[in-house]
Amino acid sequence: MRELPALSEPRFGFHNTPFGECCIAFSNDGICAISFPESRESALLDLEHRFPQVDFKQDDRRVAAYVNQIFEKGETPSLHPIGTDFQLSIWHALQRIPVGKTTTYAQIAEAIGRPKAVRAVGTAIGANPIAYLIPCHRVIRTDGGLGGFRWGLECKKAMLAYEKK
DNA sequence: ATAAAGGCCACCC
DNA sequence: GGGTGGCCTTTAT
Repeated sequence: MRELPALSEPRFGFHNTPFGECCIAFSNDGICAISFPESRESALLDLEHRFPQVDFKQDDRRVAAYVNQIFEKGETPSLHPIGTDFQLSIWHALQRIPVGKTTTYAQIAEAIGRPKAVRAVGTAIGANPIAYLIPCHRVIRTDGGLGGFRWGLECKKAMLAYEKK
């Protein structure tokens, strides 16, 4: 991946959401990861893999506060995604997709000025560390197919249905 | 340094 | 519907 920036006071925790239990990891710089894992175990493995050497302390209470802020108030807390320049540019583009709308992998490739890099765009979207707030679920295939989703297609469908209307 | 693996797409059958 | 080849980045040899 690359050298990780130091995370000051790294924390993580679990809390229920409209899409099942989520795991949120954050530091003083903001949220660095949100996942909707099948199990807490797999969530932790994912964290270890993404942030080797980082010693996250558990704080479910603050995660509950985040979930309330995100799903009850509809606010977006400050985010701190970590990735390559290519990935960051794509994750940034995702945040410009309006709620309730969808776009395609090809359109994202177009939007960042790399129309040929569609395949790589798919891979980078799959690597999105902050599910839901970086709305990778709003990206579908040009042929109308749903495409993939790291945390399960059912979850992707649920998010789209939740935002629709 | 090189290979292999992807949340894709266009084009063929 | 299915299979193939090309495309580009990232990660694992």
